[in-house]
Amino acid sequence: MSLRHAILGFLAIKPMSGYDLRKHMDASVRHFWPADQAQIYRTLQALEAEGLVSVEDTDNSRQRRVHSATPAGLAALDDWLRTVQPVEDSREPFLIKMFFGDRIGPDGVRDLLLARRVEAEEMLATLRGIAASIPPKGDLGLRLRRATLLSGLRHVEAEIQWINETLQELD
Amino acid sequence: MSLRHAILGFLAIKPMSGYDLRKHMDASVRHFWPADQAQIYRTLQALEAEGLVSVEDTDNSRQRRVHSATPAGLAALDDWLRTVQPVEDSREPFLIKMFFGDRIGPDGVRDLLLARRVEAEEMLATLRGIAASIPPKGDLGLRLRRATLLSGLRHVEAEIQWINETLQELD
DNA sequence: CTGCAATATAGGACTTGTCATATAAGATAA
DNA sequence: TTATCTTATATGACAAGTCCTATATTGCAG
Repeated sequence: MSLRHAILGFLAIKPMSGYDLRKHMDASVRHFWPADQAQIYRTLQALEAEGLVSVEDTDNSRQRRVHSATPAGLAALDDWLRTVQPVEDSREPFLIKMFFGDRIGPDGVRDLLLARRVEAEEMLATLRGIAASIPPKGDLGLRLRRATLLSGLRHVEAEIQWINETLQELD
Repeated sequence: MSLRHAILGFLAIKPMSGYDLRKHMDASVRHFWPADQAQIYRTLQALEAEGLVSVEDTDNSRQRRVHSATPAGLAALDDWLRTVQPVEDSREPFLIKMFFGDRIGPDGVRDLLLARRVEAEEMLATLRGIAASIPPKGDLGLRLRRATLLSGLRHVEAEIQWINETLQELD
């Protein structure tokens, strides 16, 4: 039920088409909420049917549907934002491989860990790059957006630390 | 596609009923792969249909279906274990709330962070408890199972660190 | 002016997982 | 003995998301 609210959040900033939404989400929240194009459009339709979003058709003769959050939509967004929810449980296929790793022996496991470290380090570089481009000061919104990036960063760092720990454990 | 392999992994250790499977998974991999009962039974059916699992009906007149991994099942498991897969992308509803946190102001955001820290600290205590009960040495299998726990631990620690960082940022 | 990339929306088929509920047998405690 | 708990399996309805494909327009480069 988060995509609905992510969409409402973006539309609260400014009205947009589904296409714009996809671009914006891809550029800013993809690392903690990857959004599928088809899913965005379908959610937009549902939101419209519920009266949480209104649509202004045809932006100067182009086939383009600009969506805005209605007052009801903003209220629903803020309610959701304020609601404390239990921590969602994560699914980590990689840990399943580790759990049964004895079947492929220490060398097999080491291969998996090394490959994962490469990916984690790429992610680290990417996130650090983006983080560096955000000014450390600013208003609440900007500082919180920076914080979501930092969260990704901290977790990737933890992942690399754990990989190194586990590699040592393997010897 | 991980539940199938988790199931094969458990059946490779010893033949089990769906019921046992659920119990075992709940006790060992739940923190990185929570498994739904209905899903376990349906996956077992699919696995059986594909010949990756065989079933021995009626264990002494009880209505109980004991499943074993077939040679094909073990081969499929090991193939999967050895396959390097791209890092799965995570979904973090909480970060969406942070991203749009300016709508509920610093106090609203602080409430969310504090509530989350409570949950994270409970998780930390739980994982530490389990980790303490596992001997630090042992064979590869045991050390890897311990490592999956350590992974959870490292990430929860990182989460708490980030929460504290972000709370400071709020002032 | 033609072909190609980008803009823009949408639906079908499918997968994975969730939640609720049904069913039935054996074990145990009041 | 009756009620209840645990063991044990299964299905229906649904939600969320993925992947693929279709369609149409606009703008730009060759």
